[in-house]
Amino acid sequence: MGIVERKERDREEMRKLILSAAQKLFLANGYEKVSIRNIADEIEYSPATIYLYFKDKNDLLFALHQRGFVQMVEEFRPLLLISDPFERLVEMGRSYIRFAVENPELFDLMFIMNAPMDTLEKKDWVEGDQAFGLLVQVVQECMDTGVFRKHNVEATAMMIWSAIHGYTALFLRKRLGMFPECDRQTVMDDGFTLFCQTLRHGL
Amino acid sequence: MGIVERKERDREEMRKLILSAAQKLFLANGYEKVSIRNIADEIEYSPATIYLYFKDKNDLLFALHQRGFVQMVEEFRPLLLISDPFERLVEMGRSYIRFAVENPELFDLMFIMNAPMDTLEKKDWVEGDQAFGLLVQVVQECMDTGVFRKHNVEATAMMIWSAIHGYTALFLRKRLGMFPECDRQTVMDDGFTLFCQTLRHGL
DNA sequence: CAAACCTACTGAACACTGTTCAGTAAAAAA
DNA sequence: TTTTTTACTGAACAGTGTTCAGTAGGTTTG
Repeated sequence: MGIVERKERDREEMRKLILSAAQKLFLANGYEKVSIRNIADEIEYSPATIYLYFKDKNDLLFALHQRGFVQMVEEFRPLLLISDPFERLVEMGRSYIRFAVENPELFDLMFIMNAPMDTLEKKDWVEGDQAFGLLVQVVQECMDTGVFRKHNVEATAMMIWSAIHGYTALFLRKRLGMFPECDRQTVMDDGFTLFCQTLRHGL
Repeated sequence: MGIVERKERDREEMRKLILSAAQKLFLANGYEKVSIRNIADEIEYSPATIYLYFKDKNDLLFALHQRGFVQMVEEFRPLLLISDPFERLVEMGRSYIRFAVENPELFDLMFIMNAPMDTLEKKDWVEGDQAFGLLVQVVQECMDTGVFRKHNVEATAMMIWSAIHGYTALFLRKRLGMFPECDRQTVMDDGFTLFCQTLRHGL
């Protein structure tokens, strides 16, 4: 009796169809300018149909948010091969910033927007945990190999994440108006380099 | 002929009335849940009236955003009396975080939300420039007195701002789910302390 | 003082939004 | 073949930001 299995497959495919259409529209026009009706039009179904596959708009956004993490982990995977832990840490930071610049809408959804986190609320944030785990691990190695002094690992990881995230958050939300437009990305890169130096020798 | 002056005063007062009502509602319910109609109801005028005083909703949000900066500068003023530049820098950072935690909605509007920056676009961001200027100044003093090595001042100031901003941005947008709720603020404070140490001696 | 003008304001509308639900046609099970 | 289940939709609801013709009342002019 393969019917229920086929139905399940169909259902999963419909979810993917919706998500792909949504992603396409979101990345093209920004999250604020895409409505459920737009997505429905794109896949040539009624708006109500989308609600058979997603609880509400936030649920849909959360699914895209998860996709974003899959993509990000994919891009980070090669970095895990770098043997020197500090060098690996630096490259992870650089990739974080690059990911934000190259996929601004997706990054926004993953780390800045409120919407996807509202669906979570109580439950815990598996993707976040995993990604943060990667960072904690590399920081731990830096301490083990004597690159960093021994501190609370999680607090240290948190400090590094925040420092790097700060650039991206200010950049994406247009708070770098004090720098000429053309310089903004350079400012971020230079700032990051300076931060890496500071980690090793202080300011 | 004081009539035109009185009209001007009336007009200014109406703007204040609208802004105060808006601020009250926004701080109570969050920006996403307050509509122009809600604000109009609060001041017992028609919604259309608000458009005689503000171009659109973003314009109104931008006015509140400016108010936020006035309030923030007010809270920062006493810190400028601290003579030791590094100590002053540390206290400024601590105040930034405190301001974010104590006025989450306002801080969000000032440093995270898209809406108020959309009205700016071309023009430059005076409030941001000023606030950043304060930071640049204290960093410069830290370099002059030999607390920091000499680097590009603006890049250094930017690095420090980003590092501190990162905590607030992740905290306010609920990306600290990997820590138990009760610890989140401690994590921020400990992280900040660690960052200050790192600035002086490296990690 | 009366007539003209101007200004502040409003009701109603427009084109949207997310979301729900009764109803329908087709597929699956009996 | 009949019954049941499933997938889908049109239409509606209650809300949003925004615009605009129309009006009442204060201000200026003849």
